[in-house]
Amino acid sequence: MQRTLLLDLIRRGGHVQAAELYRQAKEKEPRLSMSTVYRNLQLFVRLGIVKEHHFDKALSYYEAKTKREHHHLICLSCDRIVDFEHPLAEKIKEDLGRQTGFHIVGAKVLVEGFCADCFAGKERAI
Amino acid sequence: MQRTLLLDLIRRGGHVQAAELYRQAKEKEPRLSMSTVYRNLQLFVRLGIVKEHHFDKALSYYEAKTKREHHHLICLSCDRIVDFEHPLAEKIKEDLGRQTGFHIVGAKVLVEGFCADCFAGKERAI
DNA sequence: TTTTGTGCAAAACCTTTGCAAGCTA
DNA sequence: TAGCTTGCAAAGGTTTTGCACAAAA
Repeated sequence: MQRTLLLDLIRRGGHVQAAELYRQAKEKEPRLSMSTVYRNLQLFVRLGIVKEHHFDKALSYYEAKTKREHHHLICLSCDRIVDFEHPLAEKIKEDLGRQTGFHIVGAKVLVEGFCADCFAGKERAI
Repeated sequence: MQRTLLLDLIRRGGHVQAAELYRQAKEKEPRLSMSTVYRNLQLFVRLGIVKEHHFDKALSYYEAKTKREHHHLICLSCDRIVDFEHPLAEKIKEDLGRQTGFHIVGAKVLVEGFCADCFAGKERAI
């Protein structure tokens, strides 16, 4: 079944785009089609076992749901994504709920920068 | 000139999508085309006078650049967007830079929830 | 005249959907 | 048989691009 393969790959993969997931899965299941990838991604998200992110791009990234809420640090040069937890994110949510009257559901913190490798390369390039 | 009209509308508009900006601008300039909208949006972003956001969707939103860095609270029901500033966002950036070796450029905090109006409606709907 | 801005149509890109075929129970 | 799951092709929505024309410098 394609579905279990796809979920396995997401669980191994970290934060993966549909096209990359398709590429990986197609190595094992050459008859796989893109619609199967998207249909199963929709299903996983609906079931709550996979989270969809956008990381401030038009593209969608998919990540297996983890026990603990976490946020993301992305390298603007190589797109490497690092997960992190930070207690202050919770504090921001509380403060905002109080100040705005919103019923807060969640927060996504996206920190952007250059990883050490890319930053070294970047300095040389200047 | 279409360009100045577009920039004016963005400055008035808050956080606007390309399609909505097109709709608004077309009222005043009926011959306006979508390519002009996108081309000028690209230009504004390249010049740094407009910021592009995605708010965890595939769509792009455009916002005139403000003096102070701020973040966004979005209503998951009506898409209303509220700007906010929070000192802790700065703290998170500092901590992460130290812990990860990344050269941090910025952070985008997106808080999601239901505004008071929608939450009231939501409760009734249950 | 040279440069810049624009409209139109087509293309590109990512994602969704209809339908028929295949698989599983 | 009935119900999932899939592949294929087509369509959808957003954004970009080529080209020719118009406007401005």
